[in-house]
Amino acid sequence: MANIKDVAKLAGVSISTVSRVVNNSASVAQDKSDAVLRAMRELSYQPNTFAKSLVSNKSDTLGILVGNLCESFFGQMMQGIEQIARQYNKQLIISAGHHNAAIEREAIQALINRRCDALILHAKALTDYQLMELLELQPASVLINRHIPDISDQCIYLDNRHLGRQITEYLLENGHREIAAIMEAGSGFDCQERQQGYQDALAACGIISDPKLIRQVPATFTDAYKVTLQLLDSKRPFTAIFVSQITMATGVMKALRERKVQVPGDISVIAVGDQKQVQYHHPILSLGHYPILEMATQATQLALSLCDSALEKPPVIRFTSEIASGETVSQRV
Amino acid sequence: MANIKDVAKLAGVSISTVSRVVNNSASVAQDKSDAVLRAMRELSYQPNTFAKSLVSNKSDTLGILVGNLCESFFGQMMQGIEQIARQYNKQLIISAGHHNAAIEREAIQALINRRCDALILHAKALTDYQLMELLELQPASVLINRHIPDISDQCIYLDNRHLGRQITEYLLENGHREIAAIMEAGSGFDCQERQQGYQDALAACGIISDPKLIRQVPATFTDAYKVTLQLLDSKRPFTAIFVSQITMATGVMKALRERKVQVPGDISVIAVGDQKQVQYHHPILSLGHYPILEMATQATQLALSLCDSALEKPPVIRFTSEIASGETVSQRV
DNA sequence: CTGTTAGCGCCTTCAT
DNA sequence: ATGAAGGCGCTAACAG
Repeated sequence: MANIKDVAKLAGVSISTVSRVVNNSASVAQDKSDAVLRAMRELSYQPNTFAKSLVSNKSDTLGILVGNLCESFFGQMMQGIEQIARQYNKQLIISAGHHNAAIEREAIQALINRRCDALILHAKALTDYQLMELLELQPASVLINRHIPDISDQCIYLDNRHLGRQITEYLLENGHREIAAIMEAGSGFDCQERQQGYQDALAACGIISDPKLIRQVPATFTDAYKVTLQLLDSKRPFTAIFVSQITMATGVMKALRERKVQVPGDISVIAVGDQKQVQYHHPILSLGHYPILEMATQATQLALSLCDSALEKPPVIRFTSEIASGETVSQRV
Repeated sequence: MANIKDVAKLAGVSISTVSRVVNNSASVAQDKSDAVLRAMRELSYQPNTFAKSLVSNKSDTLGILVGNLCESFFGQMMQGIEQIARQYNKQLIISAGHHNAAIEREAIQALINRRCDALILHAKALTDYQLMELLELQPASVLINRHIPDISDQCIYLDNRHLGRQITEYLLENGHREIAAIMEAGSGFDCQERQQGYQDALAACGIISDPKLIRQVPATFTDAYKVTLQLLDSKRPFTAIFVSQITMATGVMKALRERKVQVPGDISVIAVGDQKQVQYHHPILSLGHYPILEMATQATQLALSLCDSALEKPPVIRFTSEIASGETVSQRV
């Protein structure tokens, strides 16, 4: 691969002149500029990114951490990031944290070490403190889907408590009073907050939440399936289920189908998740829509503004979820 | 950030010695080594990857091109790559080609320019010739899901014709004789080949394929939905549908549901796709399973062996699809 | 075993 | 407007 020296020689100018026309960093005489351009083309010259980065200490690169590369949620997130990154000519270095603290830490460190211009992180396992410590090394970082009060302006997140309340209110508005909740266990604060919102809404309606109707299980299809059967077997009646995560919701649906429970005729179901993810499902799940794609584009814009002061900080959008009415919630008669 | 010089100074040795202990590239006296290690820790020294790459002309990086970052198919592919890459401590630089030739070309060029150690590419829009031309710049590249005869040993792909035949034979074995085919239009050779396989199988059974039963439409839910309705409205009877792609299959299912056609009672449905993608669907689609995840791990291993001669070239696995029997195909009585 | 030195390819003053 | 020279941080001979 030709380097700047080769170009300079072929064009009959100095290295500096080549650098100037490549980067457009200073005016160069027309004829020399032409000669350089010609030489570049001839040698199909491509500046060496390493050398460039070594000098500038930047890399035109965004470091991304997601939970994994194959879940639809993270797919949406990456797509949102890619949309913006393309506009700014940034490459994406993407790692997966697998919801494991050690892996997350290592990945973030590697990203920092590569001098990514900015970081966009979905870290679930690391503690607030650990994250903050890491971020000191690269202040141009934004956390997505997580809120750490001390670095609030680097966080793009959704109010999970509000989300929980919203979903529950929707059910209440539809006349449901006995609402079961199947929540993801051990997933940090997210679901605790959603559950909190659920209880807020019930309380506001003068309903005392019944512990028998609240179940916490790992976020898997099978666990959700089983717990739903248990719920049906318990004597406690209910007319609706609030599921905190979408994969779980499919397990719930399976259990209901097996027991010949009509949805939404007998029992209504609503879950948290991304609308695009369920558009081809049958029946189409009603959702508290989680706007992860929009959050990701927002996060990217924020990250970009953090590493390039020329860029304007995007207006802080308060993300709120919206109910995406599908086919699984009906009016209680 | 501390550099090698700082460490050397603090440890009271030369930078070469530091380099030696960092890279374990030559033996160093115990005491000096200890001193260096201590200094490194103290300064939390991280070698500058750019400088390193500038010298070595390698980057510990794999360049990936996928169609987009959010489709399940590509998610599986990325996950397979990541699994292997992690083992070899390679970071992933991931771009999306959006099935557009210009974007694909640009992305590949950027990846090459970044001196990725190897490339794993899912390029759909570029021509064979264009691809081969690009790959001359980086011979450690592998093409996934595509076969270019001239560089056959850099290609990991599935025999689509065989896949088409296999699926059709499965239907034939189940007693179906009138089999409709809804194929993705304009997607390069993939579906032409699948369709070819479909016709092979019919021919082998002495059945003349009826053009009225073969439809080519864009690979969308809606197009598949519409064409299914048309098919039902046409006078031509049939007992099974072969769908060349999974999103289309969901559209097909919707149309059948609307028309109260029992699946598989009245009509059987089978599609091409990844098994994991449909495991939570209802009913679970029968599939000609496309083992993209395994193909991706294989491709990664191949790519790695291409850029590091110390690594053994993985045995060439001929990928073949398998029928994943779901709930949408039944014996024709 | 260890230190010195010459680049890797590029950008950026600093003179001219 | 242009060229020379120093340096970004590191590795790899080469001497000792």
